[in-house]
Amino acid sequence: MPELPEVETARAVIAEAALDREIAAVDDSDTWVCRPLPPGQIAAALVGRRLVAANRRGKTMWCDTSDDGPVLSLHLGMSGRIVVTDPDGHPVEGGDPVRGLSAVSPDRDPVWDRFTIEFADGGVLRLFDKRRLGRVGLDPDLTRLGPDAGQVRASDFRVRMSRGRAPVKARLLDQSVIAGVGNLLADETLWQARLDPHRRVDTLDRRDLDVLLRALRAATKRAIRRGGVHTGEVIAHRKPDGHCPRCGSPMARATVGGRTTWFCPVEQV
DNA sequence: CCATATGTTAAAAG
DNA sequence: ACTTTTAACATATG
Repeated sequence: MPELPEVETARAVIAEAALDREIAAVDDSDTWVCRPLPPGQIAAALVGRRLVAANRRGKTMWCDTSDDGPVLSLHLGMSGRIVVTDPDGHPVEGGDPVRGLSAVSPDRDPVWDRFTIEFADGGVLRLFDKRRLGRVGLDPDLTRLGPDAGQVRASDFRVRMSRGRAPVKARLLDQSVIAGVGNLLADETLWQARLDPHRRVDTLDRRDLDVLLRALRAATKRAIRRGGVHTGEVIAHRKPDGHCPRCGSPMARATVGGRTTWFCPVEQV
């Protein structure tokens, strides 16, 4: 489920529940998720230290470590979640208040744990990721990430968004332009802004770009507050026979930016 | 078996 | 050379 809002929730969970706890052991044996580092390298870097801060830009998280240790980077990929447990093994859930993982969820099956930190107090932090597209590493390179979608300034947004002639949705999804927007948040934002996902960025005027940024900020804040991008107004209508929740027109499906795209062909122009 | 999936990125195409 | 699109990645699910 991870787009910017879900990642922010995961970051907040780490910040509130995983900091300043001594790390006793680390399982970094999944060489796909932890590539290209060899097994044991992340463990060697973390054991004996503590996480001291949890940061995020777009969908990338990183944690500073004590004693001038290296930075731990975490990316949830397409299906990753962060679970932190207290010393009694009880999960400290942030995240989706409606559909959050529960202690008895089948999603708890450890076969899908791709990376685990065991704290000296008995609790753990783990990356749970069925699809295995998440990534864990050390000292991440953030230079190829644009400014966070929730913090980018209007003037910067306009310049970055309007360069070139890609479809506006493809540009929203480009993490080097704006970091954090995924497929669902892009559809929600464009629907709120009443912009056709196909619109080439060079056809957007300043008014369009300001409307788009307002929609992006609102959709992002709302998704964080309500527990995820799937709580967006139009998301439930992204399906065959779905209808625009504003005007009732049948939703249209297309591929834009390489991703399945749903939009209202009447209102989004 | 086929299609689809909330992400990233190397390779190909333009 | 730079920008944009496609394909592939690993895995689960309908």
